[in-house]
Amino acid sequence: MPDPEERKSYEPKAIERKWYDFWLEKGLFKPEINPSGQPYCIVIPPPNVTGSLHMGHALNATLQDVLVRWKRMQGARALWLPGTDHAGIATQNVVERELAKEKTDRHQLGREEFIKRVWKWKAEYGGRIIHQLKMMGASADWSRERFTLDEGLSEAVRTVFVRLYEEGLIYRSGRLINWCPRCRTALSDLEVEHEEEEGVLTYIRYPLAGGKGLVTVATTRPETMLGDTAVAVNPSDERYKDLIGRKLDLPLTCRQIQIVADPAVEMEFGTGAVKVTPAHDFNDEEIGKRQNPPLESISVIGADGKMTAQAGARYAGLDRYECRKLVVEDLKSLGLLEREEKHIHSIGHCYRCKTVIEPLSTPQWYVKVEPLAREAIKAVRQGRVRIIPEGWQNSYFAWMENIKDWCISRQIWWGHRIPVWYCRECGEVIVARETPDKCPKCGGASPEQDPDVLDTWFSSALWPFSTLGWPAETPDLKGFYPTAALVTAFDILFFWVARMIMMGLKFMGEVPFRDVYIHALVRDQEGQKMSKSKGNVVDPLTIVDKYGADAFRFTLAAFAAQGRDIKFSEERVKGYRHFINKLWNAAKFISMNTEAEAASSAHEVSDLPSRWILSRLSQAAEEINLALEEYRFNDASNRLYQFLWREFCDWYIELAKTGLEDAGQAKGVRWCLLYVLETVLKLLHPFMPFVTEELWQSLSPAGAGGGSSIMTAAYPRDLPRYPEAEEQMGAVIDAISAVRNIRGELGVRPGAKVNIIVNAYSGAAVETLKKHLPYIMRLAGADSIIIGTGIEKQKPKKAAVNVMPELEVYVPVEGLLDIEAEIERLGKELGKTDKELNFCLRKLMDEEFVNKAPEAVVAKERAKCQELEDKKRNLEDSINRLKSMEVENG
RNA sequence: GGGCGGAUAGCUCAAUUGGGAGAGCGCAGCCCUUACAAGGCUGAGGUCACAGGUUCGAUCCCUGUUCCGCCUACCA
Repeated sequence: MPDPEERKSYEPKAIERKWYDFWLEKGLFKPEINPSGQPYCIVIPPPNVTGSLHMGHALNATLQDVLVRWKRMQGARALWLPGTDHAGIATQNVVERELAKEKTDRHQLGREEFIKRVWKWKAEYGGRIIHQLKMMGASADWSRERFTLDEGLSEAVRTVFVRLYEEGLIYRSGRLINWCPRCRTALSDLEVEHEEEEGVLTYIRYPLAGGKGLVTVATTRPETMLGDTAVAVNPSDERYKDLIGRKLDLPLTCRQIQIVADPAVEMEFGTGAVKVTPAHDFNDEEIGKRQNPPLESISVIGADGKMTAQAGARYAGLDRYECRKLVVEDLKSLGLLEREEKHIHSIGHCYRCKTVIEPLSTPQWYVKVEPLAREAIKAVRQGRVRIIPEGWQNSYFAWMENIKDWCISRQIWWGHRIPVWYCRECGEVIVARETPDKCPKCGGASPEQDPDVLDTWFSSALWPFSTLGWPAETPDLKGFYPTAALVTAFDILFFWVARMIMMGLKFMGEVPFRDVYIHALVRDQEGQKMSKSKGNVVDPLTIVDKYGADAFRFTLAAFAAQGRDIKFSEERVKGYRHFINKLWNAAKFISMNTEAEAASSAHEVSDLPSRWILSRLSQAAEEINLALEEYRFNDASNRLYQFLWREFCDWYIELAKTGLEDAGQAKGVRWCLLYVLETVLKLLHPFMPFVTEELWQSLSPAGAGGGSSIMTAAYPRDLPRYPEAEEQMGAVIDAISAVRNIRGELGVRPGAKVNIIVNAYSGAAVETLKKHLPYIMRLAGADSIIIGTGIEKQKPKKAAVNVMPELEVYVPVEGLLDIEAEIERLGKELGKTDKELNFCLRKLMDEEFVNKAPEAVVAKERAKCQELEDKKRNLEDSINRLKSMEVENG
């Protein structure tokens, strides 16, 4: 056990690893250590296997760990269930990039080999983020770690798919979907990121067939004209009314298209006539469907983003953007390009690779979400799931109420293979949990499995119950579902949280978690989102390395105010490292001054400072618990900071130095020092697990550690209060502060002793102060002190004065006092007091205020007025005295 | 286009239900007072974005304006 006395400052590196291993070895992260406690479970938002820890993970993990450590100490059967997500597209991209370096690709490798290769990659690098979470001190139960492609979870996925299919909630359709030409896969609406960009609106002339005249249409995508099958106008548009039904010669092709009417066409936009390309635009697809007969759909862009044969020989094979240029040039040379103008519009991009999305028509699987969403909305409305902070509820409802069907099939290889087979003989669609060996309809041999895999979010939607063992009815499932809280950032509220609620309700008949705590996004100092491309990423592990995990965690918690993003600043971490160092040194002082047995048992303390600090501790503990209950992590950490540094170190330890010299009190003070330290360590532990364990263990073997861990100590709550001690200490602190203030203002050297005269306004205060003279003398730096009430006559002439609500303090500073300066200082003080007093008086003279304001407020105002009047009189008094002396001297 | 959030000390941010605003860092002054200079004591610094309204009273509630974020939507 390292002895803190030997080290001047806290060195995190030396101990973090040691204690983490200790906890693991003792199995303290397992819920079984509190077998009879209330269940408390948090499932981790599974980070991508491809990922490495970023600030968002660090914040997310810290908050979860704070909660779970806190609950565990409260005796809960606490389980933080960790795991990772297979992240279909992202992981496949990573491995494909590797293959590219080897001058090969997945098609050359073949599906089976490729999958093997990804598993190999996963085995090698997939554990990185987990390792990094451990560096952060995460107390997750690693024995229960899950991966979304585990056998059990895969079974859950298949079970869900089959059941939804059987209920008609999963279906296949060939309508337009968002297609990423680079990833070569379909994407759900959510996976498309819309961004405003400046583009060009191109006006193109379409000549009327067999006659004069033309219709001009405007488009941002000229290349799609090759697939136009109509031009649409608003039926009530007078300009075009007569043209409806007429044919147009579609330029650059030998096709003719019809002018049709559709109410969705805005008359004000462009020319009021819109080209219709049902195969490449969601709106146009709708327009096409509304026509009778429906419009033909001609695909001119393929899955690779290149023009197809249908685009015509001249354009086939060209990239869509090259084709755009060529089409415009060709139109220009035909005199059919009317004009081009700048146009700002939003363009969809693939959320994984940022490639511009192409609407394409391919057969895909969909979940019919509306019936599921209805239940999920209800659950939140009824408060069965609480979203915190509440503001996010609106977004949740808005999204859920307009939800569209969810495209779940992806044309990649890494993921859950869709459990659907097609009979090669009769074309029968077979949806089953297990691979069928023959067609149940015609008996045809070895049906062919659908080549696609499921959206990664499909499996993560099941995470809260699939990780607990579902569909098997395991003890964990029974014991921990529904989980207590979900901690996540808002950016996956729809992707993940909403879908978990839907699936949880559907398959467990119960919400997956009671609380959803939405935390902030971590940004850089300028408020920019951190991203690799911007190069403004701060690596959490670098911070841990520099300042230690505890300081980092505490910083994140202190930053985690609800409803606001975090602008990360390393300066702040530095500040909290100082805080830890303060704790370290306080502990050092205490262990130097206490004995092993001091904290062994409960103790009655009689000295005022001790009773005071115990009472303050009680209050702090209460507030911290309350803050944690309400997910106010920043309030909890600030309170801890305030208590430990300002109250315990600045006041109590300084007072205790006097107490320790008093033979009668020393024992109680020693006990109190240790007890408060121990308690504050416990309060701090969820936030800074390592240093608190280290100190706990090294304190006194009999008192604290004793071989066990602070992790299993009871979290402090319901400690005794001593209101009278708090009040009495108020007077002592006021007296000391008053003297210090004078010393500071007058620049009295800290080493120089002064004489003090305290005029207290009440007998009780006099008594308290007299009883605690040694404390006042020490902390105020006095070598003599006179205390009394109404000691007018003893008021020294040549003295600085400080007037407090319940007492006034005189410090004769012979030789040190610049009378002129002191008069000025007091004058300034008087001015301030006067101003306040006037404000206060005016208020009280206002009849309406006195009549209408609550009595308590008026009374408070009266008392304040009284106080200010006293203060004013005293200040005037002092000034006059100094002035008269000036005359004497002069 | 719709919706949400933010504007408070030089900087980063707080402020349980309307009663003259707090912290950390930074800054200034004095100190190596043996737990801690990663420290101690003291201090300066704010028309709470702008304009109205409700109220005895508004940083807080209402309306509008400006400036920033974000989410969402099929105006080609």
